Amino acid sequence: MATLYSECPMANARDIRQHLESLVNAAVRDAVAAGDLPDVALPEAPLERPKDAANGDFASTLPLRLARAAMKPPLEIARAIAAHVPADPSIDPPTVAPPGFINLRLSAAFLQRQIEEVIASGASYADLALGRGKKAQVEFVSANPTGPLHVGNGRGAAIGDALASALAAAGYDVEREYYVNDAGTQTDTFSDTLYARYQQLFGRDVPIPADGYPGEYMVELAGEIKREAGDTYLSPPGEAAPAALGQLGIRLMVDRIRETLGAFGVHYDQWYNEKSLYDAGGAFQEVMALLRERGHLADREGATWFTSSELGEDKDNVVIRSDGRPTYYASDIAYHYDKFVRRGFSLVIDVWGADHHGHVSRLKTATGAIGGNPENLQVLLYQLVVLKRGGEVVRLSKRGGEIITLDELIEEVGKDAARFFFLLRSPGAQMEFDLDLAVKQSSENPVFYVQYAHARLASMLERAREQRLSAEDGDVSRLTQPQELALIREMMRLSDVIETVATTFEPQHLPHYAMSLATAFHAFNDAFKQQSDPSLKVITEDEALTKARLRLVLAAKIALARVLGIMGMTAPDRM
RNA sequence: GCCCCAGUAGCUCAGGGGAUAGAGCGACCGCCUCCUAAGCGGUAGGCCGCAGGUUCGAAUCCUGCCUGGGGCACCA
Repeated sequence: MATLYSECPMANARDIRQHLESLVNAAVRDAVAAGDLPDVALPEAPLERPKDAANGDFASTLPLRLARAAMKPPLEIARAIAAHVPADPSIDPPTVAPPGFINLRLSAAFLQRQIEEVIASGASYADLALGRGKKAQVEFVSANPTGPLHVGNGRGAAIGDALASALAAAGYDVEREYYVNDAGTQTDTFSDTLYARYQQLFGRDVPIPADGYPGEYMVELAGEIKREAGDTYLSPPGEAAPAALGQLGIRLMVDRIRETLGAFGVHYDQWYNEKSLYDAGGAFQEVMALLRERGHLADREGATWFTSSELGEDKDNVVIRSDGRPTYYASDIAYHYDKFVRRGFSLVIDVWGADHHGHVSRLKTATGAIGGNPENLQVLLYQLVVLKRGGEVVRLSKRGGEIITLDELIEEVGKDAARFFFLLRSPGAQMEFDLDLAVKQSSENPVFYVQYAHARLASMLERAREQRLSAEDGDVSRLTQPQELALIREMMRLSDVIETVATTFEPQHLPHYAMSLATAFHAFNDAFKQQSDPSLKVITEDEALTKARLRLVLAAKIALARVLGIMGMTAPDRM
């Protein structure tokens, strides 16, 4: 089979664009040399992917950009360049279209060869070397362990985990991290609330703190501790809560969060405790000394300030309160010092809820001040989720009345559907999560559409196995139907999608791509099964054609499974 | 007051200088003697928030305004 394609050396989806650009550039040089085109400076004109497949696979807008300088109508320039594009096995002869596009269409031979590329790559299909093994860290969710995760945290989990997977596919050495806020004021409030609930179980009439956590889960947590440890944590009436109780409560909450995320399919490499920043030899002391040394700290009004206004911020910010306790901001500076300087990540992504927006700029400024490169810190903000139930909008709040936990969501709609929906929207857009709709779990749910395509691909291969048909020696040059070639084109886009996600940090391209890949498959499948001509079925009487199609089916399954995997979804063989 | 995000089909949202602006859902019309119809084909539905500007070309970039959300703590 190798000889069949030996005339097609650039047969690789990854660098076809570059190859085609070089063809166009060569054509321009030849056109100039032949006197068909004036010798003017060339503007940047990367090849585009036409929206409409009728316009080919790639298009150059060079003639449009060249028109003014060359003082010629763009269409004329397009013809001149197109005429000089050298013959190449990867493309059909170029065409031109008004007002001045040069359209390039990949050849059937090139497309067919992609099937072999996909199968040869297998599970690593569409992997890129963009990251070149550089260390990247994605920190996400990192919700305070003062309550169960809610639906909004689920959005952060889906985004962060998919982003981490996409970066790994793009060649980064990726670590997933959860930052456990176990040292701040909210932790104290949590402890006080827990102790109040705990005492209530022993008949003491104590209220929970005014700014405490009123949720029922705190009562359950106290009950759990009482069952396990009895009155071990009970101090004499009126005395403060024993520190050990708060620590135990936090530990139990973190366990619960870890379980929830596990059920969501998210697994971390590292659970990083804020507290450890303050250990002997921890990052906090070191970074404060560094800031002091560099003249970024000022003591006034009894507090210690980071003089960020000197570095372009609107104002200075307190890092150590007048009572001696560090602020959250101080923790975060130390934490990012640890990420960049101590651990040496060259790309750090923080996935935060949009309510942390005000914190972004000053953290970047601080990152620069402590020896990190702010450009390598990407803070990805996602808008909070607006829940809708029964047409009614429900705001998410850990302190408010109604909480929909992530556990409940997973229970009701499944982790695959939940993840898909969360990824579907760009992080910056407020999204509406219609619980009634999601709970339906009907065909309206696009996640089934994508997974069903995978199940169908699997069942075709299964059917072929039953009939002792192997895809091993299929000759893909038999595949010339438009639906077959369209499916290959769609498979080829995956590396582009991964590159886009890994460079723009916009995971919504993943589910959108998955849907169009599934659509291309369904069109392929249906085209053949609906027709009366049995030779058009995937599994036909023509054994050679059948084997060729099975090869395509195998490749399509690999591509679809890959994108599902990056999204953290399962790729079912049966539904 | 200042900063950030959003405003695109009835609904939820993609697209973010190029060719007739897309998808899903909803509506309407077709398609299973079946390799899963959880599917496919088709129709209807848009001054891309408003007004200027830049450009050969603007939903996309710039300016201003309107609307919704978020932020501007010795909270996190």
